[in-house]
Parts: sequence; structure tokens; C-alpha cells
Amino acid sequence: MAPSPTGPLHIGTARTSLYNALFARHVGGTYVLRIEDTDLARSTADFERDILDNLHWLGITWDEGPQHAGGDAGGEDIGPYAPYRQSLRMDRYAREADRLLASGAAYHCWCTTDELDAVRREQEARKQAPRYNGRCLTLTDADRAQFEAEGRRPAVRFRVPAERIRFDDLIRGEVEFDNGLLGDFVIVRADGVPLYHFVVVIDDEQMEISHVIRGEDHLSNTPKHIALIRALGYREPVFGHIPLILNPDRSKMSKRKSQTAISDYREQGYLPEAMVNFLAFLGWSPGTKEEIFSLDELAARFEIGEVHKAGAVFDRDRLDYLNGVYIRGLTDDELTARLRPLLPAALADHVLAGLVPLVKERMVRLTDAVELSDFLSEPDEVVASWWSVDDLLPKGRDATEVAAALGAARAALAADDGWAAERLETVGREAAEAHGWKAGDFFKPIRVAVTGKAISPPLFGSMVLLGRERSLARMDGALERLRTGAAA
RNA sequence: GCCGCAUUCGUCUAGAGGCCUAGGACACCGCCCUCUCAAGGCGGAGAUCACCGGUUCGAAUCCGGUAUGCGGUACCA
Repeated sequence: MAPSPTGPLHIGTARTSLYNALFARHVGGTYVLRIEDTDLARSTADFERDILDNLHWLGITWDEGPQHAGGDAGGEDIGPYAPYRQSLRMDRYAREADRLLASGAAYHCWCTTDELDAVRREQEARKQAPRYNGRCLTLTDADRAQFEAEGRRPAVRFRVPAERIRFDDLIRGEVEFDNGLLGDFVIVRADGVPLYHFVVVIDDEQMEISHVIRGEDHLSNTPKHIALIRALGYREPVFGHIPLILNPDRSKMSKRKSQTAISDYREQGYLPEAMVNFLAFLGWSPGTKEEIFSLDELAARFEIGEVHKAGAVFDRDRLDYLNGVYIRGLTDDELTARLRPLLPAALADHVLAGLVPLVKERMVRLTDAVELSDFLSEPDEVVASWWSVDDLLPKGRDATEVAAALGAARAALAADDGWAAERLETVGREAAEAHGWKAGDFFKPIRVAVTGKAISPPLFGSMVLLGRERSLARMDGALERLRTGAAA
């Protein structure tokens, strides 16, 4: 797996990482992670940290590669072929470029960006394939001396042999390209920085990569890599190109149209287990009716050859559903621990522990607990500001009637000295019956007064967590507003 | 433009010649349960298997073509 730290860990990169991990674990292989940071201008240490951190968060582990972010400052890489960051392997690439130059498989190109653009525009205007015209292939020594004298620095171009390239893709089967259609592409920039197609091939050889599993967007790059592999005398790895994850409009999933950073999902309260389960099924299925699988179970069943060929739309609804399933599958203690950092410190641990069973099956994301529990940590005045008198009224009842009902409820509940949920509910129901109201209607003003909202966790459990005094005080506050409102 | 890849309910998918009048899940709708909301249970609607032609007694499944979509076509990865 070879992510490029030019952005935060992307959903697609995470899924590719997952498939690599599942494949490696399933066949008992060695999973290698390499940081592709040759694009110095766009790569940052922060992005690298984000990628490694979030991969760890998902539970994806690798056998070789940087275990911690740190750039060249010293995240110690693990594995026999360290370093696993391309920015630290430049001497190796320079040596291989020299080999290619010496053998004539590559040549210097002095063309400037402007010159190349001009040629390309001309080709496009003539409806020709835009590719390098080979100008620097026929330069004389005098030409070269002239460019040198002008201060121009040459890039290195690979001389692409015009041949048909065929390979057996793990997922797509036999694929064939005609490299005669390709122009000679640059492998080392004029500033000496080697480019992706070149370094990936060198590293794969030196790190003894046997299987390259990557996104389908690399399928048409593969013939370039194979040509380079042959020119360098390397062993050809097995390739597998997995389908793309798509925006709802079926284009390649992008930041513009979808949320793509794993860290965003993490912040929004998605569980890593749910993300992994969801991502695994975006492009693969075990063929069973069962669809809840842990990482270990996935690794046990995963077959790379069963991966689909067509892209899959990222379906947020399905992720939400799965996340809810996983939240409900957590023990109360586990959920309490995961919720703790998201909720105000003022919310006491024992209150949180009591809250969890009340909200567990009402959550889609961990962050939902914030709104479900804020009535416990906000002061009475704030909670009172969330509602208006109208919010207290069940359908068809006016303020005077509701004041009477709430007054009766308050009196009955206050008369109970235990303040336990089950007992309170019994008292509440008896009071409702005595008052001649349906329980639902009778409880509505209590709910709004106590929790500030028409939708809340179970009422009596909520009242227990809030405490007798504050619950009664909030009901008193509501009664007051009902009476003044009714009077007005 | 050129090259490549793909195409089963809105979405994720099952399906590898007869078990398919195409199964499941999410989303949607209805009912039940119910102190609100969820969760849960039950049921419903939803796919002429992109299209056309062929092979075959028989095709979603095999072959050919067409269309559409997507990806690539950088001194980005």
C-alpha cells in the first residue's frame, strides 16, 4: 500500500489499504506500507500523520513500513528495506536513472513546459493524440551544449518501446494495451526529482513486492510500469486493480462532491469497526446473507478474485445503519468509555453510565449522545429557553388544561420519595389515569419541562439522572409559564 | 480525440445455462409494539438482469456488436 501524503486519509485510500490488509492476512503474506512523498511541494508531515493515525484507528496494521509519523525527523521504520519513505530513497532512484540513461533506454529532454504545451495544443487542434514528439531524441551534441549554455536543466525521459503489453489482473483477468500509443514520459524532473511511475517500480523491486493491489485509476498506468520493469530487468509483480468508490453521480469519489476524509467520519462519531465493515462490502461480498463482519472475520473470508469490477457508490444511509448496529452491539461499559471524551466533563461518570442504556438504541453516531444528554449538563434556565408554552401542549389541549395536568403530575411525583424510574412511571401512569388523560398526552409537558425537548430519552430514566430536585424545579418553572401564559 | 475498464431494484449486492414468475440488505411506504424518538416484529412497493443480435431444447449467466458511464491520456500520485 502506497499512500501519498498530499491530503488526509481518503475513503478510497482507506478501502484500498483494507483490501491489501485483508489479502495479505488471508494468504499469510507480508503487508508493506510505503509513503509516496516524491511530490515535495504537496506532501506534508501533517498529512502523513493523518494517514498513519487513521489507518491505525481503523485497525489496519502493516508488517513493514513507518509505524509512526515523523517524516525524516525519525519515525522509525520497521522492516528490512527501510526507509519506507520515498523522500529518503532518492539516491536509489538516481542510480537507476543513470543505468537507464547509460543503456539508452532513457534520454535527456531539454524541452520547457511552454514548448511542451505548445506542441500539445497543436496536436489537439489537429485532433491527434497529445504525446511527446520525441524532439530531444535527435539532438546533436552542439544542441545540448547550447541548452546547457542557456542554463537549461534536462529532465529524463523514458524511451517507451512500441510493443503490446499484456498482463493478468487479479480482478479483471487479461488486459492488453498498446504502448506504441504512448509518448516517451518523464521519469526524472529537470530539478532532479524522480516521478511516480519510475520510483514505484524501483521500490516495488527493491522491497520485493509480489502483489500490487491498487485503485482502478492505475489500470492504464500499469503498461508504463511494466515497460519500465522490463527495461530495468526487474521481476514483474502481480497486479490487481480494485474498483473505484463513487460519488452519487457515479464519478470518482471526490472532496468536492462527498466527504472523503476518514478523520471527518471519525470526528462525527462513526466507529472504526463499522467503517471497516462498510468499506469491505463496497466492492466485495462473501456471498452469504450475513453482513456483519469483524476485521478478523473479513480477513478469514476475503478472496481478492471475488472483488467486483464495477465501481460502487458510497451510500451514507447504509453506513449510518451499520454504525447503529455496531453501537448497539457495544456493551454498556464500552459505549460509556467511547462517549466519555465527547461529553462535557461536568457530566458525572455515574450519570453517563446511567445514560448509556437509555440512549444506546437511539444513536446513529457517537456524537448523537451530545444532543441526547445536554439537558443533564445545561443549567435550568438554558433548558427552559429551548421551549415555548406551545411546545408543552398535547394536541387539542390548551394551557389551562395542561397546567392542571402538569400540576397533578408534579404533585404525584413529588409525593414519591424513592425517585426510581420504575416507581416514577407507575406513579405517573396512575396520575394520568386519575386525571383521565392518555399517558402519552399526560407525559408530554413533563418531558418538555424536564428535558427541554419534545423528543428525549425515556422520560422517567431521564428524570432519575437529572435528580429529584432539578426535575421538580423544571416542572415548577413550566407551571409558572403555563399559568402566566394562560392568564395572558 | 485516443486507449482502457465497466453495466442485476434509487443504493450496496446474491447470482458462475434450467433451483430466477431474479434472493438479501439499506433507503422508502404501511401495520404492530410504544411515554416522545428510536430500536424491534410483520408486510408492501421497487429490476422488461443497458440495448440489439447470435449460440442453445433452455441465457441475468456463453459469444458478437451498439449505447451509456467511468478512468487514464502531466516535469501529480
